[in-house]
Amino acid sequence: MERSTKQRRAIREAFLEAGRPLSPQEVLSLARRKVPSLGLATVYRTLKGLVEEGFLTAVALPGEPPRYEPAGQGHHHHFLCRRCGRVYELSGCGLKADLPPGFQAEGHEVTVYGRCPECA
Amino acid sequence: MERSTKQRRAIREAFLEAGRPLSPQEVLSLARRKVPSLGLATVYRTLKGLVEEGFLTAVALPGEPPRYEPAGQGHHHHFLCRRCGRVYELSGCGLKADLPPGFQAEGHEVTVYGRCPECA
DNA sequence: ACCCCCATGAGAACCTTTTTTCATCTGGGC
DNA sequence: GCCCAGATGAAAAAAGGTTCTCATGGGGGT
Repeated sequence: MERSTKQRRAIREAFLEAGRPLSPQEVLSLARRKVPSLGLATVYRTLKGLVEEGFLTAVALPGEPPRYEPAGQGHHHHFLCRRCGRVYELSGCGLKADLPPGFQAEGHEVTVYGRCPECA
Repeated sequence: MERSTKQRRAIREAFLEAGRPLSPQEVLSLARRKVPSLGLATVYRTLKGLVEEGFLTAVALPGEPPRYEPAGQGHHHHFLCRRCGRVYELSGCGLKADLPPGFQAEGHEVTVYGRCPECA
């Protein structure tokens, strides 16, 4: 993953233009607008490379395939639209964890479910 | 899923004795202590039946296979031990969601990661 | 502009989880 | 105790998602 190819550029731009976490399939659909011949294998290879070089991070959601989002955005959570399946980023964190004795917290994830503005 | 078989009883008891959400594999291991011949297919069939009859509910966690827990426990969240992979239930909910305009929340899930008392 | 090596695309292969198949077993009504 | 529909176990198959294979294409250094 070193050369600057049109595929790789299209994938990078897909994230910048979408402004929300994307699944590999979503990346494929969006990037194909610019590179119609794009293959799924290239998407996976490129996502892996972009994570390794620190441009993206993986986002795991309950019962969902992974999404990817630009790295370095600080602590935040996610919103999953139950109708269209799109994921959005929520700023901030209103969580106040209260653990039983003996448990040590190292991190947490919050997923809010509902309808996004387009599906409401 | 109507008869009371020793397999079904063993699976039900596994949940009552474990006191925490279990994955299908964990159910298999625990219930085999009482019914060593138990097969994985029976675990899946029985879990499905127990969910339908309202004894269990499925618990989805980010990047993890589903767990199952006794139903009707009210709103709560989960703790996933990063070392042993066991899931525990956390009582209460310290979340204060703050959504952007246009988003409608219907529910949420919180997963706390860390070390359980046995692995700390 | 040339050329080498990395990147790509298509499909096969893979991995993990879950479901199905089917012959055999068994709970429970009679 | 008999009997049969429902339950079981083992193995195969299915379902999703991800990675690999390999012949071809195309960056980018020279």
